[in-house]
Amino acid sequence: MPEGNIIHRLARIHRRWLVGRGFSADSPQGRFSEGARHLSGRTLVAVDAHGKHLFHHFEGGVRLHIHLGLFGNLRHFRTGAPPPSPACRLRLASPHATLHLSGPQACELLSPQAEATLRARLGEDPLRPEASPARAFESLRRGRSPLAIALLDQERISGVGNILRAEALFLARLPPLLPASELRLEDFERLWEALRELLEDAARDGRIVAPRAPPAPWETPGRRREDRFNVYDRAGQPCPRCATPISRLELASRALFFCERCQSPGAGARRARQSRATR
DNA sequence: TTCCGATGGCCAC
DNA sequence: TGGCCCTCGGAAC
Repeated sequence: MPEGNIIHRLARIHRRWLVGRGFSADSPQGRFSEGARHLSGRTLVAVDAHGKHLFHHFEGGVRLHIHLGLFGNLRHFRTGAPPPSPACRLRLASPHATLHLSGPQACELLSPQAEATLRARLGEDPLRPEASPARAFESLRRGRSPLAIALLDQERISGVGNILRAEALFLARLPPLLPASELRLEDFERLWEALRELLEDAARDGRIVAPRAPPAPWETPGRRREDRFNVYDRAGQPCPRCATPISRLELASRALFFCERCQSPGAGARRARQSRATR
C-alpha cells in the first residue's frame, strides 16, 4: 500500500487525533512484546513522516520507528476497534483511538541518535517543507542509472514508489530509461512538480489519482482503481494522450509502465518548444 | 479453498 | 541479480 503519501497522511491524522494522548501497548502477535512494554503508559508527543518512514515520539524520549514495506498496514479506529488479527504486531490503545499495525517491514524503538542516522540517509522528500529541489536535482543526476531506477532510490528522493514514479514520469513526458545524469534542469523541474502534486493530492485524499492528460475534467471521486492511473498497471491499454498501447518493462525486478511515444527522448523538449511558440 | 501478486527493501553472492 | 521476509485481497479453481 504505502508510498510517501500514505505515510504523510497517517502522520497528519495521528498528529491531529492522537498527540497528547496516553496509550497502552501490546503485541498480539508477540514479535514486539518487549517494545510494547516500553511504550505502554506513555503519552504521544509528536509524529513525523520522512519518505516512507514514520516516527512516533513518546514522552521520556522513547521513539517508535515504523516502515510499512510492501505489505504493512496501519489502521486506526476512533471507536469500537475490532479484535486485532493474529498477525497484529503492535496495538496502541487509548480511550480515544486505537491503532493496529500488521506486516511492517520495520517496527522498532530507536534512540535519537539512531533515528538521526537513519534520516540522514534519506533523500529529499517532496512533501517536507524544507525539501530542496536543487539538492534533489543534484542527487538524481549522480551516477549513470536510468531515471526510473534513480527515482526509486530513497537516498536520492524519498517517498516515491512504483506508482508515483510511473505517473510522474508520464506527466513530465520523460523517458524512464534516460540516464539520470543527462536530466536537464527544465525537465527535472517538471518532474519535481509532478511528484509534489501527486504526493500532496494523494496525501490529502488518501489515494493516488493521477490527473488525466490531455486536460480532461477531473473524474468523480468514485473513479475505479484501474481508471485512477494514466500508465501504471495499464500495459496494452491505450495511452490517454496519444492512444499508443502502454508498455510494460521489468526493470530491477519492478514493473515499469510508460508510453513509448509520449515519453520518447525529446518528447518533453518538443512540447516545451511548442508551448513557448504558442504563447 | 488455494494461490498469487503487490504501492519495499535487505542481504548474500 | 535472486532470494527472502511480511500480510492480505481478489482471482482462479
